[in-house]
Amino acid sequence: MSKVDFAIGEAARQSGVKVPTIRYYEQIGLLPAASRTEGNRRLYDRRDLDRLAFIRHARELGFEVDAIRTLLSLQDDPEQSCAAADAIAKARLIEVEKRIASLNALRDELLRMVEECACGRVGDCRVIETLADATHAHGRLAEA
Amino acid sequence: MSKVDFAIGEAARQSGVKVPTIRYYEQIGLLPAASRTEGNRRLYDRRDLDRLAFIRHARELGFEVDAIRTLLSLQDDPEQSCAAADAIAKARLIEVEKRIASLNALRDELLRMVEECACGRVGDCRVIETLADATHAHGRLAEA
DNA sequence: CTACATCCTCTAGCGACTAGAGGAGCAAGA
DNA sequence: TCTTGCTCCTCTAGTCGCTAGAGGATGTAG
Repeated sequence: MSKVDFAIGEAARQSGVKVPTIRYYEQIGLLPAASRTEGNRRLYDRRDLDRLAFIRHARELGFEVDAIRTLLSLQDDPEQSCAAADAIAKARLIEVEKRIASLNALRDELLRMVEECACGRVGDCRVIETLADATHAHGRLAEA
Repeated sequence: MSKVDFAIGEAARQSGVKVPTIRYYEQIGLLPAASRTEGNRRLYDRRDLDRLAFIRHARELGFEVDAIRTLLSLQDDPEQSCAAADAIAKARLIEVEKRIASLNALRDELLRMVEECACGRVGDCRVIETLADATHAHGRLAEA
């Protein structure tokens, strides 16, 4: 029972997290179960909004829910060493850099495809031809 | 009934697409239903392998299954204009470029976070602090 | 004949939501 | 007071592109 409380819709507006997503976060335990009104509606206070904003920002940076769970528990205990937080962020950074590298390779190949496409018959199409060309190492698939 | 036929495991080895994935592709209609032996085992010929390689390559480039469906149907009709294929590839290129741009922004923010982290107490941690900082526009979430 | 590999179908699970059904609560105007 | 219309509730199922596993049939080598 805090001084200022918000309904879920207002919390969504202020945090930038959608209503069903907030409920989902509660369900998976990323948010503590909200207090309720007599009419069973969820109530959120400033602290909840901060937590939601934290989650949203972390998700924007691509942290997985499990990582966010850890980061949140670290945040709740400011005397702890932040080595764990640092490790999580560094791991994410490495992931992102790998991803960028592989997307750059992708971009180059796509660029070659569309540049060489004279846009005539499919039979002469470089796009189709490139895709059909099997002279590629068996690498793993691009995720997105 | 083609001259040379392969079992699904062999097809998987040659195409670089895993066995359950091949069955999955058949199920969703990306591959035509394979012919069968008397004992109900799937049989694949050269053409099927080519198709599988095509799909694999397209997936590596991040094309969605629906786009691949279109690309395959274009490939099957070489007299058609390849404008559609070109459009699909160009759309994908634009997606990839957007993705790279947003990942670069991500990388910069992550880099700043980990560089400024003195790795002391969580209370002073830049990683946690940056995440908690709500001075961010409400953009949409990063997908990976 | 017996291992053992490979194959079959079917169902369920992954992550992080999103969509929709079906119903209840609540504030404001007529 | 009633009614309109918005917000809220729970619950289930769907998204995408697979992947994992159960439980059983078939094929092959020794």
